[in-house]
Amino acid sequence: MARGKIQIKRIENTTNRQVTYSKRRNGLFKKANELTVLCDAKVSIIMFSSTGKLHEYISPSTSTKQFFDQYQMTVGVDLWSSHYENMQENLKKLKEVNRNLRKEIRQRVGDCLNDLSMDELRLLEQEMDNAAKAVRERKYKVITNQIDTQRKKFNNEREVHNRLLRDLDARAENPPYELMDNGGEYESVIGFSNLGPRMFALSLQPSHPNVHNSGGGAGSDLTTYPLLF
Amino acid sequence: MARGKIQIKRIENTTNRQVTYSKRRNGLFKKANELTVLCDAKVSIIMFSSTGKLHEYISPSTSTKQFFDQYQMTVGVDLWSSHYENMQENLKKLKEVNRNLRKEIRQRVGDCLNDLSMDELRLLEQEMDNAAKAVRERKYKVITNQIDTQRKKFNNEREVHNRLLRDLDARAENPPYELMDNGGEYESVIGFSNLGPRMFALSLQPSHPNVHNSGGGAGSDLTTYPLLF
DNA sequence: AACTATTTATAAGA
DNA sequence: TTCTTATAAATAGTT
Repeated sequence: MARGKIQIKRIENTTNRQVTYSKRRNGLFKKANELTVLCDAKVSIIMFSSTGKLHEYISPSTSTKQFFDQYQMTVGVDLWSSHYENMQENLKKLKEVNRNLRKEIRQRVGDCLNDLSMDELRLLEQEMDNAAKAVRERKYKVITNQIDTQRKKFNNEREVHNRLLRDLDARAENPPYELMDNGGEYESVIGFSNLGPRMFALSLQPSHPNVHNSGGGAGSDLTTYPLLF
Repeated sequence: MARGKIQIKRIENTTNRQVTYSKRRNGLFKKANELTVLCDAKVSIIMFSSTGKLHEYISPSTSTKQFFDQYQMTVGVDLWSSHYENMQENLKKLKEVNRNLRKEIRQRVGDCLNDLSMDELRLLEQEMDNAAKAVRERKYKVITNQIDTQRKKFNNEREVHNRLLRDLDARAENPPYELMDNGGEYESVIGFSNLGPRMFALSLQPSHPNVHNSGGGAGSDLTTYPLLF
């Protein structure tokens, strides 16, 4: 439309074609926008270039979705229906998959074995054995970890306890002046405080410091402390 | 754009507005078509006038539906979803259920045991043992059935075979006239046919008619028939 | 709907 | 891509 008239037919030169596409696209969108403003209309333009690129114009205060909806309402054709069917199909397939998964689980639990062939049974049995082994190993590992944690915890607490006892013991052997310098009526009390800690220090030594908890029946996990007096 | 410049703002005069809408709409569609041809593009224009009237341009060899589909594909947004939230919800739930089922199967195969608690592991182990037992029982039953069927089949065939032998034997003892009335040179042949059947009838008796196949090592499942001559 | 003066779009070139 | 510009095309206002 300038510098010479052109024929309205496909531009063979790729570069030219793309340049023209870009220019005219802008022109089209500008016109669309003018139309929107001047005539209070709503316009939607969607275009795909020959290379598949998408460009879109849409009047302000609208959305493509609204356009689609209004279009369908006006034309009276439900363009969604095919998608609906697609979804339905999808749903059906998923349900089928689901059914099969459930069946497999039932077989792995020992039900519904009747329609399995000999070979399938053999395979299933082997898998089951392997799985059971894996579960047992895992269980063993968990138990081991638990025991280990417990032991560490206990050892720690015993350590703290022993330190406290030692401190108390030392203090009893070097009593502060106030306690030593009191009336006879307090003698027995001092005597007790002189004996008590040592007694506890002895009585609270674990009877089997390095016992490995063998997890017997109803027994406690804790090392026992027999009373020594 | 002619006979005077205009401001790009809403035309208040209704008639003018409608006239302009009509004129510019044609212009827009013409431009769209030129673009389609010149640049080998695909264009869709949908517009609603201020009175709600719909007008649409679409490049030849396309459909609005195709545009919708391609648009969504390209933009990557599912404009249908709001229409089918229920279904989508359903689909999502099914997928979730599916995921869980797969996980359960994986656990029953011995994978993914790490996020199971001790109690869960114990339960799983017990279930697995029960299941394995069920599978073994089922396998045993299938084997028993197969053996049984085989034996019945074999017994049946032996029966038929024996009957055939008896028939042949009987015929040989009462030979038809033609065979008895021939030259000496055929004597030996007749004699053989007189002896053979009986011999086979004896030699093919099973040596242990009621053997229970104990399935030892590389042994055959079939009862053996020692040659008796 | 047709006309036409004028504006706008744009093809080709830089 | 953007700018330039000669020219084609579109169109506002009128009939």
